[in-house]
Order: sequence, then C-alpha cells, then structure tokens
Amino acid sequence: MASGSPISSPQHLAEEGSRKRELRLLKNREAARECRRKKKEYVKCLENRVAVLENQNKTLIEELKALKELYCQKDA
DNA sequence: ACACCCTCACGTCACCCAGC
DNA sequence: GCTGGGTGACGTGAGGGTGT
Repeated sequence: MASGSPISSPQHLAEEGSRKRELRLLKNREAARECRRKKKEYVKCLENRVAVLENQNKTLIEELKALKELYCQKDA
C-alpha cells in the first residue's frame, strides 16, 4: 500500500457513498410500500366501522319509532 | 382514433421522532 | 449528535372511462 489506504481513497469514498444511497433508497422504497399497505388497511377498517355504526343507527331509529308509536297508542 | 380526466400504485425527498 | 424507520407531500406513469 504505497499510495495510502485504498479504503479511504476518494474513489472508494464515492463508491461507498453511492452504495449507501442505493441501500437507503431501497429500504425507503420498501418502507413506503409497507406504509401504504398499512394505511389502506386502516382506511378499510374505518369504512367497516362506519358501515356497522350506520346499521346500528338505523336499527336504533327504527326502535325509537316503534316505541314512540306504542307510547302514543297508550296515550290515546 | 384521439384527447382529456380520474384513480391507483409507485419512487423519491424532506421531515420528525425514538433509540443509541 | 447520529442513525434508521415511519410517514406526508409531490411528481410520474399506467390503465380505464368518457366526450368529440
């Protein structure tokens, strides 16, 4: 190693830099994919919950209506 | 057939935050 | 402080629907 350590030569540093960048991009690519997948799942869950609550609401409204009618009949 | 719009999935960048 | 992971914002290309 007459011309200094090749490990820290400018060329090596540049290669190391671009290798690190590629690795970071790759990891971030996968992270973004996973992030979107989780978000989609979360939204689907929320939509299901909305559907359930809307049904519950409908049922309760019907129940209330029936009770009101019953109550009015008694009153009359 | 073509131009135009919409939606979806993707890749990248920038930022934030937790763990070290 | 540095590092790595998660996520919002943005730009882009592909694919499908619609009006001309």
